[in-house]
Amino acid sequence: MDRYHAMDDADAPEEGAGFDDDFTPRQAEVLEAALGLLVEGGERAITTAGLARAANCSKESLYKWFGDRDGVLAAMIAHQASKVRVAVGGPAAGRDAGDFRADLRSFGVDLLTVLSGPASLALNRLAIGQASREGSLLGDLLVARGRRAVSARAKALLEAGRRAGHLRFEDTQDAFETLYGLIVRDMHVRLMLGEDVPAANSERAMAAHVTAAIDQFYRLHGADQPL
Amino acid sequence: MDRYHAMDDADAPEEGAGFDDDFTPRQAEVLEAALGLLVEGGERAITTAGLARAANCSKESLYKWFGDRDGVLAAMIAHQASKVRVAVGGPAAGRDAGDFRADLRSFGVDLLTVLSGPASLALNRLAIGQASREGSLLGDLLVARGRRAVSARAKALLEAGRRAGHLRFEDTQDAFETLYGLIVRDMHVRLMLGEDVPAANSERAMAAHVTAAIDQFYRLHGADQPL
DNA sequence: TTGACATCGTACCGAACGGTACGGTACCCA
DNA sequence: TGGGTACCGTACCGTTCGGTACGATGTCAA
Repeated sequence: MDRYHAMDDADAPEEGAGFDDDFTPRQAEVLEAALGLLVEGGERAITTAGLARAANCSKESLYKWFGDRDGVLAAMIAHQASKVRVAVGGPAAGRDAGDFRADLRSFGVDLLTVLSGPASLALNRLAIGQASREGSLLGDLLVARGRRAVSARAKALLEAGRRAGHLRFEDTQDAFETLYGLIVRDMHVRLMLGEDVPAANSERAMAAHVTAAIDQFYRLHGADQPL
Repeated sequence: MDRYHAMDDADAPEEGAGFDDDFTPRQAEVLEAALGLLVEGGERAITTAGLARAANCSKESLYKWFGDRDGVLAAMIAHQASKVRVAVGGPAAGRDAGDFRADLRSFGVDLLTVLSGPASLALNRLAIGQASREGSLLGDLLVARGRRAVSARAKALLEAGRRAGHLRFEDTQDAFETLYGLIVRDMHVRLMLGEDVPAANSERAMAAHVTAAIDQFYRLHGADQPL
């Protein structure tokens, strides 16, 4: 299974630190099987009978553990999001300008790697497909659990850069969103639409694009730029 | 039936009035009703019986016109995309810098207005949801028909700006994607996830954000910027 | 008038799916 | 040893939905 290398939500213990403690190992196995079905065949591929067969469990257990089919979908997102954490780069104290820029590039490549991964794409497609249905909080759940982590790591990085005198900006959130836009552009949507996006295919192409995007970001927020 | 996924857009849109190339007025009516169902209830709301009832037509006619249910979905996208013929603003040679910047802002506001519209969101959700299914070209169709128009208008605008000496860039496509990223950021995905995006809510907030984004774009590609 | 044609409304069918119930089995603890 | 618990596999049920068939209605042209 390709699992994301993830981004650690360094400090956000606020919103209930509910991690995968919520699921027993057996349940986590079932959710992994469900993810496999989702990645391969989309939401319609997750039927209660099909999941039970794929995971070698009984339908009765599915309903006992997750309530109903929607509960399975929500649990999938919660479970996957709980795995999204990664060791943030080193403490990064006293790093020079080149090191910091490399940190930013590393973040960008990680970001694109995650977004273009099949599991991430499948889960985002799932949440988007459910967004139209009333009262489905899958989208909120995905945003809260997954995106929050990325945002936290990025903002910590940006503020570290500002403290170290590498960057200059007023609003951290706004700077992050600018960085996100420069890196991701509309790649995410195109990937979700099933399009082939060259800049997200190879590691090399991704690195090249991210380097250019970081250069652009420095032209907007580098400390050495004229006001 | 195979008459919908004609992706052969030869980019020869000699358009006059809005026309629904491939569909009779009655069929267009039905597709409008289908769009209504889609916007309100998502893909699951489009059932053959439900659509027949909503459009006051018979199921038999649906199958005769569109082949099967997937044909209806494809026809919806083709039909909607055919209405997206954007009136590209006149070349407007001889405009000064302020006018051109206003043109860019106008493009940005139009872009966000379209992307945040309920019909656009519903169709994009539909295409993304179908992207996982094998052999569905809805995504390609949406990209080819809808995005092409936006891209064409933007690139024409950018090149006009370069000719007039307002902008400086090498690759038009790359400049457009940068502009797109600065304006849209990840708003599109968040909107599709059902999140509330303040910057896309009111006309005023949209205009404010677009103005800032255009300013950023000028810092990257304005002709008066230092190299 | 008559007949060809297109469309509507309804009825029908088979398959798939969500959800429930039941018997069988392994494990744990007294 | 025996009872309790958790789980599996399968069978079952009611509903929904895609797709088809058929009779009824309206229109147009000869």
